[in-house]
Amino acid sequence: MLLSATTENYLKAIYKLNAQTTIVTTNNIALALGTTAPSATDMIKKLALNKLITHTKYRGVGLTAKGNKAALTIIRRHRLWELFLNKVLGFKWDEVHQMAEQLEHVSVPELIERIDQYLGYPKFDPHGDPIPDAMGKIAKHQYQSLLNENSGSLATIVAVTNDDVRFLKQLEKLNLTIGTKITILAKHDFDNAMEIKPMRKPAVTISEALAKNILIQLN
Amino acid sequence: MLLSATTENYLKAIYKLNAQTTIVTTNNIALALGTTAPSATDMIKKLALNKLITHTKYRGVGLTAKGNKAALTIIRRHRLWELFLNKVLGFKWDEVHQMAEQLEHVSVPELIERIDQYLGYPKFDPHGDPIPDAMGKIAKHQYQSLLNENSGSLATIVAVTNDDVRFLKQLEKLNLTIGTKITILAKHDFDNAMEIKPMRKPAVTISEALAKNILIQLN
DNA sequence: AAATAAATTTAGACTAATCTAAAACATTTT
DNA sequence: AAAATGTTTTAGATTAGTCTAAATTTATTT
Repeated sequence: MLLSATTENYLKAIYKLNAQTTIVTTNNIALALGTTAPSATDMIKKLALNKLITHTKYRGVGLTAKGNKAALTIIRRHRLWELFLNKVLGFKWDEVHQMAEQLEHVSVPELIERIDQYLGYPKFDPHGDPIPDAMGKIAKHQYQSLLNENSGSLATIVAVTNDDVRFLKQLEKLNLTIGTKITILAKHDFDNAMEIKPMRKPAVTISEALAKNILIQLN
Repeated sequence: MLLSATTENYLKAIYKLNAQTTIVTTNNIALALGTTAPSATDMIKKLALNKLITHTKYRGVGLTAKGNKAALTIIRRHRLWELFLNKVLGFKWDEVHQMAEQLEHVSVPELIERIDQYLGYPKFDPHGDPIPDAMGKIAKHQYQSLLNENSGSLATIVAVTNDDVRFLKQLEKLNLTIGTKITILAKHDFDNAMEIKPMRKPAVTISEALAKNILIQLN
Protein backbone atom coordinates (compact mmCIF):
# COMPACT_ATOMS: atom_id res chain seq x y z
CA MET A 1 0.00 0.00 0.00
CA LEU A 2 1.39 3.39 -0.88
CA LEU A 3 1.27 6.21 1.62
CA SER A 4 1.76 9.92 1.06
CA ALA A 5 4.79 11.63 2.54
CA THR A 6 2.46 13.41 4.95
CA THR A 7 0.92 10.16 6.13
CA GLU A 8 4.40 8.69 6.55
CA ASN A 9 5.47 11.65 8.67
CA TYR A 10 2.45 11.28 10.92
CA LEU A 11 3.09 7.58 11.43
CA LYS A 12 6.74 8.19 12.20
CA ALA A 13 5.87 10.92 14.71
CA ILE A 14 3.26 8.75 16.42
CA TYR A 15 5.69 5.85 16.59
CA LYS A 16 8.33 8.00 18.26
CA LEU A 17 5.89 9.64 20.66
CA ASN A 18 4.66 6.19 21.58
CA ALA A 19 8.12 5.32 22.82
CA GLN A 20 8.48 8.56 24.76
CA THR A 21 5.12 9.19 26.36
CA THR A 22 2.34 7.11 27.89
CA ILE A 23 -0.48 8.51 25.76
CA VAL A 24 -0.04 10.04 22.32
CA THR A 25 -2.27 13.09 22.11
CA THR A 26 -3.41 15.32 19.27
CA ASN A 27 -1.37 18.21 20.60
CA ASN A 28 1.80 16.10 20.90
CA ILE A 29 1.48 15.07 17.30
CA ALA A 30 0.75 18.61 16.09
CA LEU A 31 3.75 19.91 18.02
CA ALA A 32 6.07 17.19 16.75
CA LEU A 33 5.09 17.92 13.16
CA GLY A 34 5.03 21.69 13.46
CA THR A 35 1.38 21.92 12.55
CA THR A 36 -1.87 22.79 14.36
CA ALA A 37 -4.21 20.68 16.44
CA PRO A 38 -7.11 20.84 13.93
CA SER A 39 -4.81 19.64 11.13
CA ALA A 40 -3.67 16.79 13.32
CA THR A 41 -7.27 15.91 14.17
CA ASP A 42 -8.14 15.74 10.48
CA MET A 43 -5.20 13.52 9.68
CA ILE A 44 -5.88 11.32 12.70
CA LYS A 45 -9.35 10.67 11.32
CA LYS A 46 -7.94 9.62 7.98
CA LEU A 47 -5.28 7.40 9.50
CA ALA A 48 -7.91 5.74 11.68
CA LEU A 49 -10.12 5.25 8.63
CA ASN A 50 -7.20 3.48 6.93
CA LYS A 51 -6.74 1.27 10.00
CA LEU A 52 -3.22 2.58 10.58
CA ILE A 53 -4.02 3.91 14.04
CA THR A 54 -6.74 3.52 16.65
CA HIS A 55 -8.41 6.66 17.94
CA THR A 56 -10.85 7.34 20.76
CA LYS A 57 -12.18 10.87 20.65
CA TYR A 58 -10.50 13.20 23.13
CA ARG A 59 -8.45 10.23 24.39
CA GLY A 60 -5.45 9.97 22.09
CA VAL A 61 -4.21 7.53 19.47
CA GLY A 62 -2.28 4.29 19.17
CA LEU A 63 -0.72 2.42 16.26
CA THR A 64 -2.38 -0.71 14.88
CA ALA A 65 -0.17 -3.63 13.85
CA LYS A 66 -0.43 -2.34 10.29
CA GLY A 67 0.52 1.20 11.31
CA ASN A 68 3.41 -0.04 13.40
CA LYS A 69 4.78 -2.02 10.50
CA ALA A 70 4.47 1.00 8.22
CA ALA A 71 6.23 3.25 10.74
CA LEU A 72 9.10 0.78 11.05
CA THR A 73 9.45 0.66 7.27
CA ILE A 74 9.88 4.44 7.18
CA ILE A 75 12.32 4.43 10.09
CA ARG A 76 14.26 1.66 8.38
CA ARG A 77 14.53 3.74 5.23
CA HIS A 78 15.55 6.82 7.19
CA ARG A 79 18.28 5.13 9.17
CA LEU A 80 19.70 3.16 6.26
CA TRP A 81 19.91 6.35 4.19
CA GLU A 82 21.59 8.14 7.08
CA LEU A 83 24.26 5.47 7.34
CA PHE A 84 24.68 5.33 3.59
CA LEU A 85 25.15 9.08 3.33
CA ASN A 86 27.65 8.94 6.17
CA LYS A 87 29.63 5.85 5.25
CA VAL A 88 29.53 5.94 1.47
CA LEU A 89 29.20 9.60 0.55
CA GLY A 90 31.15 10.88 3.55
CA PHE A 91 28.62 13.29 5.03
CA LYS A 92 29.00 14.18 8.68
CA TRP A 93 26.62 12.81 11.29
CA ASP A 94 24.99 16.19 11.77
CA GLU A 95 24.27 16.56 8.05
CA VAL A 96 22.58 13.25 7.32
CA HIS A 97 19.31 13.66 9.21
CA GLN A 98 17.87 16.44 7.08
CA MET A 99 18.74 14.66 3.83
CA ALA A 100 17.27 11.40 5.11
CA GLU A 101 14.04 13.25 5.92
CA GLN A 102 13.52 13.57 2.17
CA LEU A 103 15.02 10.29 1.05
CA GLU A 104 12.93 8.24 3.49
CA HIS A 105 9.85 8.93 1.38
CA VAL A 106 11.31 7.37 -1.74
CA SER A 107 9.43 4.12 -1.96
CA VAL A 108 11.40 1.49 -3.87
CA PRO A 109 11.81 -1.70 -1.83
CA GLU A 110 14.64 -3.09 -3.97
CA LEU A 111 16.59 0.12 -3.48
CA ILE A 112 16.46 -0.07 0.30
CA GLU A 113 17.34 -3.77 0.28
CA ARG A 114 20.30 -3.06 -1.97
CA ILE A 115 21.55 -0.30 0.29
CA ASP A 116 21.16 -2.62 3.27
CA GLN A 117 23.20 -5.25 1.47
CA TYR A 118 25.81 -2.72 0.34
CA LEU A 119 26.32 -1.63 3.94
CA GLY A 120 26.56 -5.24 5.14
CA TYR A 121 23.21 -5.36 6.95
CA PRO A 122 24.16 -2.85 9.66
CA LYS A 123 22.47 -2.76 13.06
CA PHE A 124 22.82 0.93 13.94
CA ASP A 125 22.70 4.31 12.22
CA PRO A 126 25.25 7.15 12.73
CA HIS A 127 23.39 8.36 15.83
CA GLY A 128 23.41 4.93 17.44
CA ASP A 129 19.77 4.23 16.71
CA PRO A 130 18.90 0.65 15.78
CA ILE A 131 17.89 -0.06 12.17
CA PRO A 132 14.76 -2.24 11.81
CA ASP A 133 15.39 -5.26 9.56
CA ALA A 134 13.36 -6.04 6.44
CA MET A 135 10.78 -7.85 8.58
CA GLY A 136 10.36 -4.81 10.81
CA LYS A 137 12.25 -6.32 13.72
CA ILE A 138 14.10 -3.73 15.73
CA ALA A 139 16.62 -4.07 18.57
CA LYS A 140 14.86 -2.07 21.27
CA HIS A 141 17.76 -0.51 23.09
CA GLN A 142 17.23 0.17 26.77
CA TYR A 143 20.30 2.30 27.20
CA GLN A 144 20.16 4.91 29.91
CA SER A 145 20.60 8.61 29.70
CA LEU A 146 23.97 9.96 30.81
CA LEU A 147 22.00 12.29 33.06
CA ASN A 148 20.89 9.39 35.26
CA GLU A 149 24.41 8.15 35.91
CA ASN A 150 26.52 9.08 38.91
CA SER A 151 30.09 10.28 39.20
CA GLY A 152 32.82 7.70 39.17
CA SER A 153 31.22 5.53 36.48
CA LEU A 154 33.02 4.33 33.37
CA ALA A 155 30.76 4.18 30.32
CA THR A 156 30.57 4.22 26.53
CA ILE A 157 28.43 6.60 24.50
CA VAL A 158 26.13 4.42 22.40
CA ALA A 159 23.49 6.77 21.00
CA VAL A 160 21.96 10.23 21.02
CA THR A 161 18.27 11.07 21.21
CA ASN A 162 18.26 14.31 19.26
CA ASP A 163 19.01 15.05 15.60
CA ASP A 164 19.38 18.80 15.90
CA VAL A 165 22.43 19.93 13.94
CA ARG A 166 23.49 22.34 16.70
CA PHE A 167 23.36 19.57 19.30
CA LEU A 168 25.41 17.19 17.17
CA LYS A 169 27.97 19.83 16.24
CA GLN A 170 28.43 20.69 19.91
CA LEU A 171 28.99 17.04 20.86
CA GLU A 172 31.56 16.72 18.12
CA LYS A 173 33.40 19.75 19.43
CA LEU A 174 33.44 18.21 22.93
CA ASN A 175 34.72 14.86 21.59
CA LEU A 176 31.56 13.13 22.77
CA THR A 177 30.71 11.01 19.72
CA ILE A 178 29.23 7.53 19.42
CA GLY A 179 31.60 4.86 20.67
CA THR A 180 33.63 7.18 22.88
CA LYS A 181 34.59 5.75 26.28
CA ILE A 182 34.06 8.27 29.07
CA THR A 183 34.59 8.71 32.76
CA ILE A 184 31.99 10.60 34.76
CA LEU A 185 34.02 12.88 36.99
CA ALA A 186 31.26 14.79 38.73
CA LYS A 187 27.60 15.75 38.74
CA HIS A 188 26.55 19.12 40.16
CA ASP A 189 23.39 19.01 42.23
CA PHE A 190 22.29 22.58 41.59
CA ASP A 191 21.95 22.61 37.78
CA ASN A 192 22.63 18.95 36.94
CA ALA A 193 25.71 19.96 34.95
CA MET A 194 28.23 17.12 34.59
CA GLU A 195 31.99 16.83 34.32
CA ILE A 196 32.89 14.26 31.68
CA LYS A 197 36.27 13.00 30.55
CA PRO A 198 36.36 11.36 27.12
CA MET A 199 39.23 8.87 26.84
CA ARG A 200 42.47 10.49 25.59
CA LYS A 201 40.72 13.90 25.38
CA PRO A 202 40.38 16.78 27.84
CA ALA A 203 37.58 16.76 30.41
CA VAL A 204 34.52 18.90 29.63
CA THR A 205 31.52 20.32 31.45
CA ILE A 206 28.12 19.68 29.92
CA SER A 207 24.66 21.03 30.72
CA GLU A 208 21.64 18.98 31.74
CA ALA A 209 20.08 19.59 28.31
CA LEU A 210 23.10 17.98 26.68
CA ALA A 211 23.50 15.08 29.13
CA LYS A 212 19.85 14.16 28.82
CA ASN A 213 20.22 13.41 25.12
CA ILE A 214 23.32 11.24 25.42
CA LEU A 215 22.72 7.52 25.90
CA ILE A 216 25.37 5.35 27.50
CA GLN A 217 26.18 1.80 28.40
CA LEU A 218 28.21 1.08 31.54
CA ASN A 219 31.53 -0.66 31.02
CA MET B 1 13.03 28.40 -5.20
CA LEU B 2 11.38 25.12 -4.34
CA LEU B 3 9.11 23.40 -6.81
CA SER B 4 6.60 20.64 -6.24
CA ALA B 5 7.26 17.23 -7.75
CA THR B 6 4.34 17.86 -10.12
CA THR B 7 5.81 21.16 -11.29
CA GLU B 8 9.17 19.46 -11.80
CA ASN B 9 7.56 16.75 -13.90
CA TYR B 10 5.85 19.31 -16.10
CA LEU B 11 9.08 21.23 -16.66
CA LYS B 12 10.96 18.05 -17.50
CA ALA B 13 8.27 16.98 -19.96
CA ILE B 14 8.21 20.39 -21.64
CA TYR B 15 12.00 20.40 -21.89
CA LYS B 16 12.02 17.01 -23.57
CA LEU B 17 9.16 17.84 -25.93
CA ASN B 18 10.98 21.01 -26.86
CA ALA B 19 13.86 18.95 -28.16
CA GLN B 20 11.58 16.59 -30.08
CA THR B 21 8.89 18.75 -31.62
CA THR B 22 8.66 22.23 -33.10
CA ILE B 23 5.83 23.47 -30.90
CA VAL B 24 5.00 22.11 -27.48
CA THR B 25 1.22 21.82 -27.20
CA THR B 26 -1.15 21.24 -24.32
CA ASN B 27 -2.07 17.83 -25.68
CA ASN B 28 1.57 16.78 -26.06
CA ILE B 29 2.21 17.65 -22.45
CA ALA B 30 -0.92 15.92 -21.19
CA LEU B 31 -0.01 12.82 -23.18
CA ALA B 32 3.58 12.79 -21.97
CA LEU B 33 2.47 13.01 -18.35
CA GLY B 34 -0.46 10.63 -18.62
CA THR B 35 -2.96 13.27 -17.63
CA THR B 36 -5.77 15.20 -19.36
CA ALA B 37 -5.71 18.37 -21.43
CA PRO B 38 -7.66 20.45 -18.88
CA SER B 39 -5.24 19.45 -16.14
CA ALA B 40 -2.34 20.43 -18.36
CA THR B 41 -4.00 23.76 -19.16
CA ASP B 42 -4.38 24.49 -15.45
CA MET B 43 -0.77 23.69 -14.71
CA ILE B 44 0.40 25.65 -17.75
CA LYS B 45 -1.31 28.71 -16.32
CA LYS B 46 0.45 28.28 -13.00
CA LEU B 47 3.84 27.69 -14.58
CA ALA B 48 3.37 30.81 -16.72
CA LEU B 49 2.37 32.77 -13.64
CA ASN B 50 5.62 31.69 -12.00
CA LYS B 51 7.57 32.77 -15.10
CA LEU B 52 8.82 29.26 -15.71
CA ILE B 53 7.24 29.05 -19.16
CA THR B 54 5.72 31.37 -21.73
CA HIS B 55 2.25 30.65 -22.97
CA THR B 56 0.08 32.07 -25.73
CA LYS B 57 -3.44 30.80 -25.57
CA TYR B 58 -4.17 28.05 -28.07
CA ARG B 59 -0.61 28.42 -29.37
CA GLY B 60 1.57 26.28 -27.15
CA VAL B 61 4.27 26.89 -24.57
CA GLY B 62 7.99 27.51 -24.33
CA LEU B 63 10.48 27.50 -21.45
CA THR B 64 11.81 30.77 -20.06
CA ALA B 65 15.49 30.98 -19.09
CA LYS B 66 14.40 30.31 -15.52
CA GLY B 67 12.29 27.31 -16.54
CA ASN B 68 15.06 25.93 -18.69
CA LYS B 69 17.51 26.13 -15.82
CA ALA B 70 15.03 24.40 -13.52
CA ALA B 71 14.42 21.63 -16.06
CA LEU B 72 18.14 21.04 -16.43
CA THR B 73 18.54 20.81 -12.66
CA ILE B 74 15.94 18.05 -12.55
CA ILE B 75 17.47 16.22 -15.51
CA ARG B 76 20.88 16.52 -13.85
CA ARG B 77 19.52 14.92 -10.70
CA HIS B 78 17.78 12.18 -12.65
CA ARG B 79 20.80 11.20 -14.70
CA LEU B 80 23.27 11.37 -11.84
CA TRP B 81 21.03 9.15 -9.75
CA GLU B 82 20.70 6.70 -12.67
CA LEU B 83 24.44 6.42 -13.00
CA PHE B 84 24.90 6.14 -9.25
CA LEU B 85 22.35 3.36 -8.97
CA ASN B 86 24.01 1.56 -11.85
CA LYS B 87 27.67 2.04 -11.01
CA VAL B 88 27.60 2.04 -7.21
CA LEU B 89 24.62 -0.09 -6.26
CA GLY B 90 24.84 -2.37 -9.27
CA PHE B 91 21.35 -2.00 -10.69
CA LYS B 92 20.83 -2.86 -14.34
CA TRP B 93 20.29 -0.11 -16.93
CA ASP B 94 16.65 -1.04 -17.35
CA GLU B 95 15.99 -0.77 -13.59
CA VAL B 96 17.44 2.65 -12.86
CA HIS B 97 14.96 4.89 -14.69
CA GLN B 98 11.95 4.17 -12.49
CA MET B 99 13.94 4.63 -9.29
CA ALA B 100 15.45 7.88 -10.56
CA GLU B 101 11.93 9.15 -11.29
CA GLN B 102 11.43 9.30 -7.54
CA LEU B 103 14.93 10.27 -6.47
CA GLU B 104 15.08 13.22 -8.88
CA HIS B 105 12.59 15.10 -6.70
CA VAL B 106 14.80 14.97 -3.63
CA SER B 107 16.07 18.50 -3.41
CA VAL B 108 19.39 18.68 -1.56
CA PRO B 109 22.03 20.45 -3.64
CA GLU B 110 24.98 19.17 -1.56
CA LEU B 111 23.78 15.61 -2.06
CA ILE B 112 23.77 15.88 -5.84
CA GLU B 113 27.16 17.59 -5.88
CA ARG B 114 28.57 14.85 -3.67
CA ILE B 115 27.23 12.14 -5.94
CA ASP B 116 28.68 13.96 -8.94
CA GLN B 117 32.06 14.09 -7.20
CA TYR B 118 31.83 10.45 -6.09
CA LEU B 119 31.26 9.40 -9.70
CA GLY B 120 34.14 11.56 -10.94
CA TYR B 121 32.04 14.21 -12.69
CA PRO B 122 30.68 11.89 -15.38
CA LYS B 123 29.44 13.16 -18.75
CA PHE B 124 26.84 10.50 -19.59
CA ASP B 125 24.23 8.38 -17.85
CA PRO B 126 23.70 4.61 -18.39
CA HIS B 127 21.50 5.27 -21.44
CA GLY B 128 24.10 7.49 -23.08
CA ASP B 129 22.28 10.72 -22.28
CA PRO B 130 24.47 13.69 -21.36
CA ILE B 131 24.45 14.88 -17.74
CA PRO B 132 24.09 18.66 -17.34
CA ASP B 133 26.85 20.12 -15.14
CA ALA B 134 26.19 22.15 -11.98
CA MET B 135 25.83 25.31 -14.08
CA GLY B 136 23.21 23.66 -16.26
CA LYS B 137 25.53 23.26 -19.23
CA ILE B 138 24.71 20.18 -21.26
CA ALA B 139 26.53 18.51 -24.13
CA LYS B 140 23.80 18.57 -26.79
CA HIS B 141 24.42 15.37 -28.66
CA GLN B 142 23.42 15.39 -32.29
CA TYR B 143 23.75 11.69 -32.77
CA GLN B 144 21.58 10.14 -35.42
CA SER B 145 19.03 7.41 -35.20
CA LEU B 146 20.15 3.99 -36.39
CA LEU B 147 17.02 4.01 -38.54
CA ASN B 148 18.46 6.76 -40.75
CA GLU B 149 21.64 4.88 -41.52
CA ASN B 150 22.20 2.70 -44.56
CA SER B 151 23.56 -0.80 -44.95
CA GLY B 152 27.30 -1.22 -45.00
CA SER B 153 28.01 1.36 -42.31
CA LEU B 154 30.18 0.70 -39.28
CA ALA B 155 28.95 2.51 -36.18
CA THR B 156 28.91 2.56 -32.36
CA ILE B 157 25.77 2.66 -30.25
CA VAL B 158 26.03 5.78 -28.11
CA ALA B 159 22.59 6.28 -26.61
CA VAL B 160 18.94 5.21 -26.55
CA THR B 161 15.91 7.49 -26.62
CA ASN B 162 13.50 5.39 -24.63
CA ASP B 163 13.53 4.29 -21.01
CA ASP B 164 10.88 1.59 -21.27
CA VAL B 165 12.04 -1.48 -19.37
CA ARG B 166 10.80 -3.80 -22.12
CA PHE B 167 12.76 -1.89 -24.75
CA LEU B 168 15.97 -1.94 -22.71
CA LYS B 169 15.63 -5.62 -21.80
CA GLN B 170 15.15 -6.47 -25.48
CA LEU B 171 18.26 -4.55 -26.50
CA GLU B 172 20.27 -6.35 -23.84
CA LYS B 173 19.10 -9.71 -25.15
CA LEU B 174 20.17 -8.69 -28.67
CA ASN B 175 23.59 -7.52 -27.40
CA LEU B 176 22.86 -3.97 -28.53
CA THR B 177 24.03 -1.99 -25.48
CA ILE B 178 25.74 1.38 -25.18
CA GLY B 179 29.28 1.30 -26.55
CA THR B 180 28.73 -1.72 -28.78
CA LYS B 181 30.34 -1.49 -32.22
CA ILE B 182 27.99 -2.67 -34.94
CA THR B 183 27.87 -3.33 -38.66
CA ILE B 184 24.68 -2.53 -40.55
CA LEU B 185 24.19 -5.51 -42.80
CA ALA B 186 20.88 -4.60 -44.44
CA LYS B 187 17.79 -2.46 -44.32
CA HIS B 188 14.51 -3.79 -45.66
CA ASP B 189 12.49 -1.27 -47.64
CA PHE B 190 9.08 -2.72 -46.91
CA ASP B 191 8.95 -2.53 -43.08
CA ASN B 192 12.21 -0.71 -42.33
CA ALA B 193 13.49 -3.74 -40.43
CA MET B 194 17.28 -3.84 -40.19
CA GLU B 195 19.94 -6.53 -40.01
CA ILE B 196 22.56 -5.60 -37.44
CA LYS B 197 25.74 -7.41 -36.44
CA PRO B 198 27.15 -6.46 -33.05
CA MET B 199 30.92 -7.07 -32.90
CA ARG B 200 31.76 -10.58 -31.68
CA LYS B 201 28.07 -11.44 -31.39
CA PRO B 202 25.57 -13.03 -33.79
CA ALA B 203 23.71 -10.81 -36.27
CA VAL B 204 20.13 -9.87 -35.38
CA THR B 205 17.05 -8.47 -37.10
CA ILE B 206 15.40 -5.46 -35.47
CA SER B 207 12.14 -3.67 -36.16
CA GLU B 208 11.71 -0.03 -37.12
CA ALA B 209 10.37 0.72 -33.62
CA LEU B 210 13.58 -0.58 -32.12
CA ALA B 211 15.99 1.02 -34.61
CA LYS B 212 14.33 4.42 -34.20
CA ASN B 213 15.27 4.56 -30.53
CA ILE B 214 18.91 3.59 -30.97
CA LEU B 215 21.35 6.45 -31.47
CA ILE B 216 24.68 5.82 -33.19
CA GLN B 217 27.90 7.51 -34.16
CA LEU B 218 29.63 6.45 -37.38
CA ASN B 219 33.12 5.03 -36.96
C1' DA C 1 -19.62 20.94 42.67
C1' DA C 2 -19.26 25.06 40.15
C1' DA C 3 -16.01 27.73 37.72
C1' DT C 4 -12.06 28.09 35.08
C1' DA C 5 -8.55 26.41 32.15
C1' DA C 6 -6.76 23.38 28.80
C1' DA C 7 -7.17 20.18 25.12
C1' DT C 8 -9.78 18.42 21.30
C1' DT C 9 -12.97 18.55 17.76
C1' DT C 10 -16.15 20.78 14.40
C1' DA C 11 -17.28 24.34 11.04
C1' DG C 12 -16.07 26.65 7.24
C1' DA C 13 -12.64 28.30 4.13
C1' DC C 14 -8.31 27.97 1.36
C1' DT C 15 -4.58 26.03 -2.05
C1' DA C 16 -2.69 22.53 -5.20
C1' DA C 17 -3.76 19.22 -8.32
C1' DT C 18 -6.92 16.67 -10.61
C1' DC C 19 -11.24 15.36 -13.33
C1' DT C 20 -15.63 15.41 -16.76
C1' DA C 21 -18.58 18.00 -19.62
C1' DA C 22 -19.28 21.95 -22.26
C1' DA C 23 -17.78 26.03 -24.72
C1' DA C 24 -14.43 28.50 -27.56
C1' DC C 25 -11.06 28.60 -30.86
C1' DA C 26 -8.16 26.78 -34.80
C1' DT C 27 -7.43 23.84 -38.66
C1' DT C 28 -8.71 21.01 -42.35
C1' DT C 29 -11.86 19.42 -45.67
C1' DT C 30 -14.99 19.97 -49.23
C1' DA D 1 -15.98 30.23 -47.37
C1' DA D 2 -18.84 27.22 -44.85
C1' DA D 3 -18.83 22.79 -42.55
C1' DA D 4 -16.66 19.42 -40.02
C1' DT D 5 -13.00 18.01 -37.12
C1' DG D 6 -9.72 18.55 -33.71
C1' DT D 7 -7.52 21.08 -30.05
C1' DT D 8 -7.57 24.11 -26.16
C1' DT D 9 -9.78 26.45 -22.65
C1' DT D 10 -13.45 27.39 -19.21
C1' DA D 11 -16.83 25.90 -15.79
C1' DG D 12 -17.74 23.46 -11.98
C1' DA D 13 -16.68 19.65 -8.90
C1' DT D 14 -13.49 16.55 -6.14
C1' DT D 15 -9.64 15.04 -2.98
C1' DA D 16 -5.62 15.81 0.17
C1' DG D 17 -3.88 18.74 3.28
C1' DT D 18 -3.92 22.87 5.70
C1' DC D 19 -5.67 26.92 8.44
C1' DT D 20 -8.50 30.21 11.93
C1' DA D 21 -12.31 30.73 14.83
C1' DA D 22 -15.81 28.70 17.45
C1' DA D 23 -17.85 24.89 19.96
C1' DT D 24 -17.31 20.86 22.75
C1' DT D 25 -15.27 17.85 25.99
C1' DT D 26 -12.02 16.84 29.70
C1' DA D 27 -9.11 18.29 33.53
C1' DT D 28 -8.03 21.39 37.22
C1' DT D 29 -9.02 24.89 40.67
C1' DT D 30 -11.20 26.86 44.24
